[in-house]
This record gives sequence, structure tokens and C-alpha cells, in this order.
Amino acid sequence: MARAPAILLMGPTGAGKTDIAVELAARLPLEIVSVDAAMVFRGMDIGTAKPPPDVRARAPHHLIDLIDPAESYSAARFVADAGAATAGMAGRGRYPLFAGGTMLYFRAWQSGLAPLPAADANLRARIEARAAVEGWPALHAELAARDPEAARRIRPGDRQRIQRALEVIELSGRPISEQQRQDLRGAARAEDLRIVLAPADRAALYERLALRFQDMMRRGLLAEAQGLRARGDLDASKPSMRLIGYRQLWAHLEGREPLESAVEKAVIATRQLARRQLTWLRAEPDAEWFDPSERDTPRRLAERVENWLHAH
RNA sequence: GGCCAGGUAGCUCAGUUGGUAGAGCAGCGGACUGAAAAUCCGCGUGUCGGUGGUUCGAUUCCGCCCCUGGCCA
Repeated sequence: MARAPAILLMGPTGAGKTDIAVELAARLPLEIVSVDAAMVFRGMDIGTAKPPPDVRARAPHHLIDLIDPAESYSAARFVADAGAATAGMAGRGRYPLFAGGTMLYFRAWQSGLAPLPAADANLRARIEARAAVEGWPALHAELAARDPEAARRIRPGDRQRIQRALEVIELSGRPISEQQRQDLRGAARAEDLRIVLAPADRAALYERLALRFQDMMRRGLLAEAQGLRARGDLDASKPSMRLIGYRQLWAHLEGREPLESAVEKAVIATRQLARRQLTWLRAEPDAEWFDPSERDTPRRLAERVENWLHAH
């Protein structure tokens, strides 16, 4: 698919990407494309740090509130949705500003995904049922027989990838390793402007993340989680209920965790997320780094974006 | 003040019948192709509270001291 050049604003959670993106899009010909696996869920607003309606009114936002918490999303669907969202922009004289922290989605957008069969919930349930009796190591051994290359790459404890590899063989009749020979890392598009917004002082970011979660609690995150639980059709295995904050509060609502320790664990999980995101960002080719804690960052970043726009 | 139980990794603790110690969590690094805020992998020297004694050798046994908690005054 031919794509218009784009601005990619990447960064760990809590770095301030949303604020910067809104400022830019409010006065430049940009439309924000959210690159966030959590904000796609409707009715999960506080814990996902979703921009509130008044902020969203200041600039066009795409790919927020796409699905119900009972459903699941995927990197492939992100690529398709982002393609649809950006398709009309050139005609409106606009450029896409991708902003978020879901690094797999950024990579999938930049480099594409191998043409593999989509997830199949029934098949996954069957594989999981087998794992419950035989154990994942047995399924890894089966994978070693049917797709030795994939089995070598996937650790015996990595149930999610073992499941996916077996799923792909079942669905397509061909091993996943044979179908993903393309190395996604090298294929980034040169004309895109890649910006990383990440603080140099990690301890300060951690501190902010703790405060931010406490603020979410004050703003009613527990009630939001309670409301989702009251629906009765969600459970802890749903992707939406595995999100940071909701996962720990769900455990508390089920009586498995005192509130105080649930909150503490959520804060820790947020920190760990930020760290994983930073690992991806270090590997991002040709990205320009900005530190949100420096005073003139918003101005310098805006200048950089304007220069890029003039050149396109 | 007396008695009891503790003081070991950033935290919670295990352990050494005397040969200077290891789990979980945290932290740090890494992987990542339709669940990615997911899933997984790797990394463990710390005056074993202080001090004296016994001993070839003490974190371990003994004395004294300090600190914490509980009970009794």
C-alpha cells in the first residue's frame, strides 16, 4: 500500500506525547493517529490515560475507542485501521502524526507484517485446553517437530508464541518461520520523521508515573474497573482486562489482592512497561531524541516538525 | 527495668549440625511478525546489627552492647 510520509512521535508511557501531539496538531496541518493498544477500548478512559473529549476536540484523533472491551485488537488490524485513517488525509492537505507507545504497532506500520492468517479464537481455545493437560513444553516439542526453525527461536516457556506458531501451521498448512523471513527491523521508511520523546532521567519518569496512577485512582479508576466487572461478560483473561491498572484492580475486586498492594503492583507494572518501551526505542533507526523535561523541548520539537512539513 | 522473639541483598525472608550465603519481589539488560499495557529470556559480594572471646577458621557457638516488635512490670 502506498503511504504518505508521516511523522512518528514515539515514547514511553507518561512522557507527555499526547500533550505535545495535540499542541502540534492544533496549529499545523496534522491529524493524530493514536498508536496505542489500550486506547482502542471503549469505556476504558481513566486507566488508559485517554485524552478527554475537550482535548480531542482541539485536534482530529484517530484510532481511539474502536472496540468493546470484550473484543481483542491486533497489530494487523492496527496497520489496516491506520491505512484507512491516513488514506484521505493527503486530499485534505494533512499529514498523519502517529503518536503513542505501542512499539510493535509502529514497527508493523513502518515495515509491514508477513501475510499470515488472522487469529482464530476457537483454535486458540483448543490449543490452550491441550496445554492445560499436556503442558506448554509438550506443545513446544510438537512445534519442534512441525516447525523446527520457529521452535528454535521461541523459548519453551513462551506460551503465547508457541500458540501462535501452532495456530499458523493449522490454519495455513505452512510453518510460520517460512512465512516471516522478512526482517522487519531494516525496512523503516526513510521519508518519515521519527521523533522519540523520552526523559534522560529515568527516576524522574518513574516518580511521575507513580503520581499519575494515584491521580487516576482519585479520578475514579476503581469505579471504572468496577463498572466493567459489573457487566458480567468480562474476565481476567481478556486482553482488555490484562491492561495495567485494570489487571491489578480486577484482582482486588475478585478478592485476591488488598487494594493497597494492587495499586503498588500497578505502579510497578507501569514502570516496567516504560522500560520495555525504552528498549524498543533504543533500537529505532534514525530517530531524533527530545527530552520532555527540558524547557525548550516543545518549541524545538515544533520547529523540527514545521521544517519537515515545509520540505514535503 | 525483666522475659521472649527478631536484626542476613533496595524489600520480604530462607540458610549455614563452624569452612565467609540464596529465593521471591524490586532493579538492570535483552528478545519480540494478528493478545504487545501482551508473552518470554538473562544478570545475585551482601561490613550475615556492633564488639570482645573460643577456634586453624565465626555470619553460625559464648559474653557484653545497640536497635525493632511483643508480653510483664
